[in-house]
Amino acid sequence: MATIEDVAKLTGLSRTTISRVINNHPYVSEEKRKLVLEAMEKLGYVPNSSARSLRNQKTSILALFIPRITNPFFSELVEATEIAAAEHGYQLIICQTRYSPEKELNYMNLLKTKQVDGVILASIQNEWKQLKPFLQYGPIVLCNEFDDCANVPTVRLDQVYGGYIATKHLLEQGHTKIAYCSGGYRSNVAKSREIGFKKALAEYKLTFDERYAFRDAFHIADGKRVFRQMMALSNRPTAVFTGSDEVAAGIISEALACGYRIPEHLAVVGFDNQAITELTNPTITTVHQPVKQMAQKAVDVMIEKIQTKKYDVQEIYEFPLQLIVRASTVGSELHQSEA
Amino acid sequence: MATIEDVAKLTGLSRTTISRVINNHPYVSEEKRKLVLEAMEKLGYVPNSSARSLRNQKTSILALFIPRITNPFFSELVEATEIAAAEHGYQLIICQTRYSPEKELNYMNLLKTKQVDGVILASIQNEWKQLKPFLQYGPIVLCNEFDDCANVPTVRLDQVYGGYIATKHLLEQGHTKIAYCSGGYRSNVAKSREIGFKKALAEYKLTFDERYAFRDAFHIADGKRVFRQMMALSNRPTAVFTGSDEVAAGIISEALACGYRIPEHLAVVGFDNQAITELTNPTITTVHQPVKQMAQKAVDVMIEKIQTKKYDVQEIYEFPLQLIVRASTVGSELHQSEA
DNA sequence: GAAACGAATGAAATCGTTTTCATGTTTATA
DNA sequence: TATAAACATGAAAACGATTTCATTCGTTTC
Repeated sequence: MATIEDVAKLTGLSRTTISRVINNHPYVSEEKRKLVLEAMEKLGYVPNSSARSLRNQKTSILALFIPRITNPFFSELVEATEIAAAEHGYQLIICQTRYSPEKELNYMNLLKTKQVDGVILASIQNEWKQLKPFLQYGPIVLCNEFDDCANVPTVRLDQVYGGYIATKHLLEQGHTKIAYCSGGYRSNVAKSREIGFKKALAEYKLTFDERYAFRDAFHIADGKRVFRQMMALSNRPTAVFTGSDEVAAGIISEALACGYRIPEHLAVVGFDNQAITELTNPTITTVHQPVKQMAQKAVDVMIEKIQTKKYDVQEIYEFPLQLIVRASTVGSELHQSEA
Repeated sequence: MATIEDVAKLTGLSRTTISRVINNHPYVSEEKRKLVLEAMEKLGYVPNSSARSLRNQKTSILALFIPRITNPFFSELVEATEIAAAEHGYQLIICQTRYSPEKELNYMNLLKTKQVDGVILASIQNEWKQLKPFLQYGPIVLCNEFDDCANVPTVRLDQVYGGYIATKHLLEQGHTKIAYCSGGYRSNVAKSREIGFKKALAEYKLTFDERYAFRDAFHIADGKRVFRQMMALSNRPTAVFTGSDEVAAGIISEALACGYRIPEHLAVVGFDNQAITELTNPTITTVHQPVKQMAQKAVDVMIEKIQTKKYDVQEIYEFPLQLIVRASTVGSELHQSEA
């Protein structure tokens, strides 16, 4: 492998001058610049990134923390983040915490060992006080997930509003017995949606019924299970709010398989506006999350923090959520367009 | 940030000894070892990975090339690859080529600049002769996608067989007018499936009808479009082979929306055995691909190549495909179990 | 009791860049 | 025309680790 020294030798110039050419610094004569470029071409020279990283104290790599990538919401987030990072000349390392606090802390060492320039947390498995000490090693940006205690930039969506509009929509259809599904107790995203859910209920003078709450629903299979659990209740709900389209699809699938009709017997609202919402029959009413914009903003903010080196500032960037009404909640009437 | 020098100063020892402790080298007295570990703890010292990479000529990072991660097949591949890499102490950089040869070549420079120790290609956008020169900079392992010209380790599935069993299944149901769907002309995966498709037809003395071929179907929306195109044909097919469950789901969804019945009016077979195959009604007959095993093997082979430094050996590791019969091809009869 | 060996440690070179500082050469300015 | 300013270049230090080679000391071995 050719090094800068080889280029220097071949051209008869110093390493300094070669470096100047590489980095487009001024004060290199046009003649020498040509010479250097030719030599680099001839030797197939390309700068070694480890050496650059060491010298520049910067790797041009970001880490993105997610629980698991096969959740389509996170796939979409990763896709958008990778594209945004690439536009800024950054590479993206994927860290799947698999909902494990230990794995999360372990991946955090990427920041401490300077293997990455910054960490974007799209999910959080530890208390913030466990994570906070890592801030001394580099920037952390929260994206999607959030924590009020965290004194770092946060790009988020108004999940309280999301839970609210979805639930209000069900209430407006005349439902009073509404079940609640979410994925995980730890996530503030889930907690916020629950607050919005309760807020909507309260406006209709209804109280939250714990027997209608299912907080361990992540996948399609969980949706199927939840449906069976709901139907086993003495006072069955007539509608259900879910934290993901996958769970909603699972519920619908199981309901149809059991001979129920959607939304007549059970109205279902999903979350995320994934592709499957248009696939199932009936199609799924859901809440659209502007994932691309969120990811793009998170990367932009991250780059800025890397440059300014001020990591411990709590800035909140919030994007709007939007209810998409489809057939799983409103029967055969005409649906609202998707905007 | 504390460096090894700081630890040396605090303990009154040399950098050499500290390094020995870090790397578990012999010839360090237990007394000094304790001393060093305490000092490292006290200073919060952790080795700088750029410095290590430079000195050791090794980054402990792998790059995984995929077209886009939101394709569930690739999500699954990334998930499994990341887990396998982590088990070996490697990080994973995601490279989405977005079907662009230029982007692919650009990402290839990660190998040349030594930012990664190896590249796993799960999709190929260039001719092998474009890629081959990068072999001098580090190992390339093919995983899922393949190329007969490529003199590198290849972990693959028998796609000819996959196309064959899926098609044969349709033929066995009595179909003679079978349409063919795939994603992309460039992929050898798609080409192989087509060979298997034709082979099955040939066994039944049928010939391939180009009017039944749709080679630009990737997403759900493409499936919907393809269905409409098929129905516009003068001599409509009664069955269709697709290269992905998403496309199959799109076809089924559109068919149902247009008032057709599956499989009575159209039998549909998908590929990948994604979660949606169990969601749609009818459920989708498909071909299961052992993605986890494939990813695991690819990482294992990669690690071995990194160690042995012999990159240009063509070794082929092949995993079996399996037909999963569901309702989209066999009506209401009892289905074969999933094994 | 000298030679040989193994254990424990450190000085300095090395990995491949970038940057600081110094120096020499032009060109512009008063 | 002296002099400041701009341009062009290079030597050497720095980034933070690991490794090679010496060196010292204690223990066997014959």
